[in-house]
Order: sequence, then structure tokens, then C-alpha cells
Amino acid sequence: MTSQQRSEVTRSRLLAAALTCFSEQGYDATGVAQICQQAGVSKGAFYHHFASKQALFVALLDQWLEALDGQAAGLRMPAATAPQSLQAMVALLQQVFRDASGRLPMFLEFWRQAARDELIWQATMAPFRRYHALLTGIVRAGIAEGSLRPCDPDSVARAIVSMAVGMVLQSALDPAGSDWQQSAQAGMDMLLHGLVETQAADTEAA
Amino acid sequence: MTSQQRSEVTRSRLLAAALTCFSEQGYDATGVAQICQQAGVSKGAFYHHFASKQALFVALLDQWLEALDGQAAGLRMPAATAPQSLQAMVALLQQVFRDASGRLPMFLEFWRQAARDELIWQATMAPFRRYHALLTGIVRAGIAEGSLRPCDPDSVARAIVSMAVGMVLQSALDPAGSDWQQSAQAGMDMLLHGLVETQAADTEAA
DNA sequence: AAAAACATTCCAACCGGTCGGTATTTTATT
DNA sequence: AATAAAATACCGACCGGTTGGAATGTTTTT
Repeated sequence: MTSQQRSEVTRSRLLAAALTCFSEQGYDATGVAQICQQAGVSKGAFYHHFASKQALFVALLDQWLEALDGQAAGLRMPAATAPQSLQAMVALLQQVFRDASGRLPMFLEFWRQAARDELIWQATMAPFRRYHALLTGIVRAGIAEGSLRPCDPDSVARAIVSMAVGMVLQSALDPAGSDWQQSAQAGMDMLLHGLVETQAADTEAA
Repeated sequence: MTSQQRSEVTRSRLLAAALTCFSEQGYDATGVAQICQQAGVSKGAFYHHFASKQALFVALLDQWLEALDGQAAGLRMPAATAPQSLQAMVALLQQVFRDASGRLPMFLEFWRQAARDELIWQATMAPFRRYHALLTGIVRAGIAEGSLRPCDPDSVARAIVSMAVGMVLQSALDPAGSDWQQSAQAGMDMLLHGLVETQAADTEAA
């Protein structure tokens, strides 16, 4: 194994160990020594790869953002109606719920630091903005193509993102409290078809 | 001033100082000494009123929950249709946004600790459950009275709570990013009336 | 040999919490 | 009413333990 490879392995081990520790105990409660122990490397190796504990945290955030980008990139479906696209986006949430299983508390760590660190804030808000923009586009197209009723795409997008974020947060707090994937599906369904009884609502039996 | 009164003043000063410090710097980063300094009292006074830093945190949580209860209590409107009741609940969010102005990061602290402390978890989840139950009841009644289409009240309630939670979180991260109160209103509107274009949707011009 | 990767050791700073002591108010007793 | 006794509120120096990170040494790669 070359030194570069070895170095990368050590680095990933540190990142993985930190992810686990931060998720389980939080950022402050986790010591550098503990991360090193869990990763099976020394403190020297730690500070060889990361300038500080905070730097490791940022690296972890970057890693998450990259993964998010990867997921969002696999969501290219130009020839679909807006409702279909929106339904498809719900499936993306499933990815979040599954991949981040047990590590969802890490989101809270990110968000918490974001409230205090300008740099982390920018990075953390980026996906929010991206998804908001993506949804706005879908909704706008849906209105144009007539599959959605006229409305403010901006507000709709914000509502959808909020619901998703709220579910992620609650699933982080209470993973066993409910089937969040199903709730997401149902929630989107409601957003699409509405709750209020209309005169013609019963004509459509989906 | 009696000694009791003085005591209560000191206690509130400590609570207020802690609220500010925790909101601005987070739980761990805030030292007991700092809280005392900001409150203008000594460390001895602190530990006279609170058994530990954690206990002060819990007291802060209780204070918030009481305020929430107070707001929810002012929401008794038995003779209203379900849609009206749901719309009214949105107004409650406005209270949260306003009262917690600048202190919303505190929510993140609560939620973060909740993921690790059983007691705090119970207390934090309680309002979620209560609002979920409240909403479930409203929706169920709405279906019974025919103002809402048949659906799973449980899922609807979860969707609404999730949207609210997501908005609170986002407003904590980005208070100036949007008019969250308006977004909440719009989101609820969408949940009620749906996004998908229906044949008879244009007959109702609300 | 030079440099990069990793290990070991150590420490100054800090933090939550304790404790002995003081000041003030309330209660009990005469 | 006067006084003693008890309780309450508060103070701030101090302690044991922990931590992030620097300093320095050792091994491995180039």
C-alpha cells in the first residue's frame, strides 16, 4: 500500500469514528482522544490530518454535502409531470432516512453549529436553498403544464422543504415513533390532493 | 422586598441570563461562571437555586413548555369547522416565531439534548405528542362533519406537525430568509386545498 | 537524505461543582 | 417587645478532573 493510500485510510477512519462519536455523544462531549481511540490511530495522526477538532467537523460536513449532491444528481427526470416529480422526491427522503440511520443526530450537530459559525452556516444552508430552488422549478413547470393549480411556487417549495426537514428532525429524535417514510408519502399526497372536501373530489378515485 | 421576592428575582435573572447565553453560544460552550456574571450573581447563588447546570437547562425547558401550554390553552374553539380550527392553529406558530425571536437557537439546544437525555427527551417530545393528538382530533372531527375528505387523521396530523417543526427549525437557522409566518399560512392553505388541478377546483374561488 | 505519516508525552486552561463562611430575613421564646 | 435561634439567600476561593492542542520523537515512504 502506498503512503497516500494509507493516509487516506487513516483519514477516513478518523472521519468515520468522529461521525459515530459525534452522533452518539455530540460535538463537545466527544474528545479528540476518544476519536483517535475509536479510529485506532494516535493523536499525532489526528493532528497530522486535521488542523483542529473543528476542522474535522467541517470535513465531516463537506462529506455529507457531497453525498447529498450525489443523491440530488440522481434525480434527473426531465419528462415527468410535476406531481410525478414531487412523488419521486419523496423517495429521496427514504435515502436520507436509511443512509443516515442512527446518525441523524449529526444533523442536529450541523444545524447547531450553523447557528454560530458563518462558514458552516453557508454550507448548511446550501442544500436547503438548492432543494428549494429545485422544487420551485418543478412547481412552476407544473403550473405551466396545467398539472398543478395556480399558486405561489415559492411558498409551495418552502412548505414541502419544511415538511421534509420536520420529518427528518422528528425521526432523529424519535426513530421508532412512526414510519417516517410512510408519513412522508402520505404528507406529500395530502399536499397534492388537499384535505378539503370539494364537490368534484369524489369523482377522482385514485 | 421580602427574601422570597429577592430569591425569585435572582432565579429569573439566572434563567434569563442562561437563555441568552445558551441561545448565543450553546449549552456546552456556556460556563456556569458566565451565566452568573451575566446575571450579576455569584456561583454560590447559582447552586443555591439549581442543583446543576443541567437542572437549570431543564428549568428553562419547563418554562418554555409552560408558555406553550398557555398559548395552546387560548385556543379553545369548540364550535368551528375543522379547516377553521387548522387555520387558527397556524396563528399559534406566529406566537412561537415572535416570542422566541432571537432565541430560536435554543430549540436546537433542547432538541440536541433530547437526543441524549431521557428526561429532556420526554419533556421535549410531550408537546409534539400533544399537538399531534390535538390535530388528530380536529381532523377526525372534520372528516365526521364532512368538511374534510376521508383520510388517515394520524398521517395528516404528522404532516402538519412536521411542517411546523421544519419551519421553526429553518427560521432558527435563517430568521431573515423568509417570512415564515406567511409561509406557514400558505403551507396550511395548500394542505387544505391541494395542489393538483381538479375538474371542479376552479368552481371555488376563495 | 529528506519528507511525509504517525506515535508519545505533556501542559496550561478551563469547567462544573463544593464548601466554609457572611448577611439578612423569618420564626420561636421569653 | 426584645432577643435568641433557625432558616434562607448569597458569596467567592478552591479542587479534581478533563481537554484541545503543542512539542518532540519514531517509523515509513520516496
